[in-house]
Amino acid sequence: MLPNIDLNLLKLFSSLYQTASVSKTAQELNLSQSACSHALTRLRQRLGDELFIRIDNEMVPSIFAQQIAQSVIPAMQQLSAGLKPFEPFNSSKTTRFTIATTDYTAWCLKPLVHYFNAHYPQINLQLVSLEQRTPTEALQDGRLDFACGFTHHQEKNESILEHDWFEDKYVTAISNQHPLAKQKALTLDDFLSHTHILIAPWNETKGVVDSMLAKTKKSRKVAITLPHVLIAPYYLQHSNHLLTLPQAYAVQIAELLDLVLLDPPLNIPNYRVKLYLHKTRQNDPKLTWFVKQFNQFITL
DNA sequence: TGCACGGGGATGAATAATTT
DNA sequence: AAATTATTCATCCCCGTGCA
Repeated sequence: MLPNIDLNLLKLFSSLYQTASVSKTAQELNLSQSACSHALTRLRQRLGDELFIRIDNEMVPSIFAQQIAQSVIPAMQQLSAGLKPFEPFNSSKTTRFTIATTDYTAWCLKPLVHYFNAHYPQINLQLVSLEQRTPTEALQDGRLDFACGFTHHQEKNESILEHDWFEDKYVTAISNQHPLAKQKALTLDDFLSHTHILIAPWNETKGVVDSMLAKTKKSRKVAITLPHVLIAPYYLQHSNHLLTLPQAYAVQIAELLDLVLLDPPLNIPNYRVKLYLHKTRQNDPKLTWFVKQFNQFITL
């Protein structure tokens, strides 16, 4: 157990041992000579030894001071070496960033990944599967650097920091062979009288559409539940199901699969795609560098 | 959460003692 | 005579503690 000693006194000891002068030590530590002498007095009291004896105008260490110097001085050096601030992130060094994504957010990230590849060839982006909505532990211990997910409401997680990327609305897609395909707009009755495909990335039994319907005590019939956004539209071909999905992807896939896109006949909050990181790592130069590039990218 | 309190450290001035 | 260390005194500030 350490004796109750002020670390500043050990700094003084270390300096005095090397300079053998109270005045020089005072200069080194930015203290007045008086304060330095006071401090030496306190250290003498704490350690019960004279420590330094003035001989021929020089502060000569006592035998006890010589003994403790062997541990104290290397320890102080180790401390000051260990207390160095963060080294800034070097983007020309080979570095891997691990980002957890859903299939859909991985699709969204495509331009960002290309941006990084073009500007920072040494950076390796590893996208891995987002196993839970907010993988707090993995973000904290470094298995993940970021998670890219989407949500409809403000997060309440205390330990997670989030960066907004973009916001987008939902559309309802149907096959162009569907009986409703000729209509300009969907009514709520249309919506409720047909079967649906639910996208549940985390094996939920309800989606945002179901919770919005529940607010007016209504429900829809879910015929198929799928874990991924990207494959879901393929299930609309040759079927009479409805699929409510992110507009950004829907408009791209609609032409390829001959789909018709309509506005859902109820209020569905927009989803927001966000980048998540753990608060304990928010000052990690690696992560702050990435966030800076990320912010530059999204303002393009 | 805000507050007063006290301990302890730092400061500057003044001074004594010692060395060079 | 100049430089250096040690000491005393008054004062300021910070921080931990206990209390409301």
